[in-house]
Amino acid sequence: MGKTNRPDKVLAVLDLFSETHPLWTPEELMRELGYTRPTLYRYLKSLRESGLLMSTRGGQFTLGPRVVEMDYLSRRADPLVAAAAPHLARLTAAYPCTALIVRWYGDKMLCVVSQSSAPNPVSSYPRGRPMPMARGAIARSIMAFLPKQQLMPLISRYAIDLREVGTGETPQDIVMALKRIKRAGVATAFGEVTPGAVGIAAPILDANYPIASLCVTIAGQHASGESIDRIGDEVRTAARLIAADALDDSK
Amino acid sequence: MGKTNRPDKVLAVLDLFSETHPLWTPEELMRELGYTRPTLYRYLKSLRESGLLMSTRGGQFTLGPRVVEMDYLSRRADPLVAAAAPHLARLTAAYPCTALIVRWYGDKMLCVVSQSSAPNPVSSYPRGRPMPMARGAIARSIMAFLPKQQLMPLISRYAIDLREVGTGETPQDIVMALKRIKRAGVATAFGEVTPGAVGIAAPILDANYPIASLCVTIAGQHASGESIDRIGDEVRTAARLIAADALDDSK
DNA sequence: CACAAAATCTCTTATATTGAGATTTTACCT
DNA sequence: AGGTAAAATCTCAATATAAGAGATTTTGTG
Repeated sequence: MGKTNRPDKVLAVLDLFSETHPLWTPEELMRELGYTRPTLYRYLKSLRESGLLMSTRGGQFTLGPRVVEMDYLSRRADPLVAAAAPHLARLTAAYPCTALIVRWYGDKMLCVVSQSSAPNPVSSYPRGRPMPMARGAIARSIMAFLPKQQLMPLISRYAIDLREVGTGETPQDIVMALKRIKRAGVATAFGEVTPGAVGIAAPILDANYPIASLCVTIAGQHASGESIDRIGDEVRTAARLIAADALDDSK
Repeated sequence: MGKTNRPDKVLAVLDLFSETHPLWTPEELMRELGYTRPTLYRYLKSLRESGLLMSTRGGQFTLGPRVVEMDYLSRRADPLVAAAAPHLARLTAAYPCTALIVRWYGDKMLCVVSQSSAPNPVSSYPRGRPMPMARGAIARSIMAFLPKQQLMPLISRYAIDLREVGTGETPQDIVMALKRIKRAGVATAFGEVTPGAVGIAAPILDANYPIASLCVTIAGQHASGESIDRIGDEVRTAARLIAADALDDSK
């Protein structure tokens, strides 16, 4: 339990690079990770040679070219990205909105592709942006289709968020609310992730299991109750088509 | 020489994932890398737990969510990307073109950000796309500003490409041609990377050393000799401004 | 060109890694 | 569901590999 093998210690270096701290000096890394000097430099050598890290002038380290390249490969290999593209184009042409696909990875949700037509998008959802696990239409559209075994731990883990956005007070309430969403096939949220933005999301199912979600985000003032219903229908249909397309033969 | 430590063997797994082979089964990996079964599974466990790989239904492996997330971080932390954005917007507004920034990593060149305004872009240059090392305006705009010590090995390495695109027959010819480009501050290429596309590129210099290139790509029929000159001036100027902006204090 | 800081090297001790085969778990098919 | 084949994980002794202290080289800078 908590075995400490070397590759994991090398990879642990990568985990330190974050939005607020994208540049690290070897000294800082030594202090933060508790590695000795020669050890750290050995690790950095491996990571630099693989291209995952690079050093800047000034002796600091940042994420390297391999990261950029691998994301490109990952994007091109993702059948969901390919299948979704025309639907995102169609939806953004029809409404002043942002349309995006968010993949569900069990312990995190990330946008994998997005397109926008609103002149000043209410919010930006570029590829790679982490999304909240229990807030917003995307999260609920996925949770609604999870098997109970996976759902319950999530509910207790994010109880605070779920209560705050009004999904329900008790676990039972929440399960009931998610059942309704499952029946409807779409989830809607008003300003839960971004104030003023309405989110309308439908899950993308692989053998009845939610692997991702298609979401349309639109400014509150552009969205009447009726138009939300209409967009909801379109989103649900598009999500089905994307699933059929992406998961057909290529798996 | 060629020392074989474990982290490198773990990271070697990542190198197999390519555009033509983005999915691997454990069996294939074992055969390709020559690792034994338990060893490979131990490596895969590390890589999956770190999120660099994920397994699909069907027991195959692909690049995982961490790749997507790290690219997002890398993009947001890149001062060049931030500094370039307004200039790419301006250039694409002024001409029906694709404007892009390509970073130079010593042994490879990758697009790090691009924007397009042409209705049917002659070619696509998304982030992460590898660019040829010795063809096209981008390559030459960078080579022209490399110190001789780094330039000469490149010239002999890519002699065939350089001759084919008419940069020069002998190393001396090539050095002369690059000297002219250095004096002009811009490089131009006609259909070298993409048939029918004109590329106009200027280096982005950090302390006189080329770290990237700004390129405008435009369809051949939209580009007269005169407009190419005008665009060249704009590109050169924009590249200087981007360099000043990006490399000021944030280094 | 000299100085200080940063990065790398050397060598021994201690430790993590390896791989064959057994064992458990998972996935699939009727 | 239930049984079977395939896939993934575990065990343990032998062995190769990594860690660390301190010396040494390299790099960057005035």
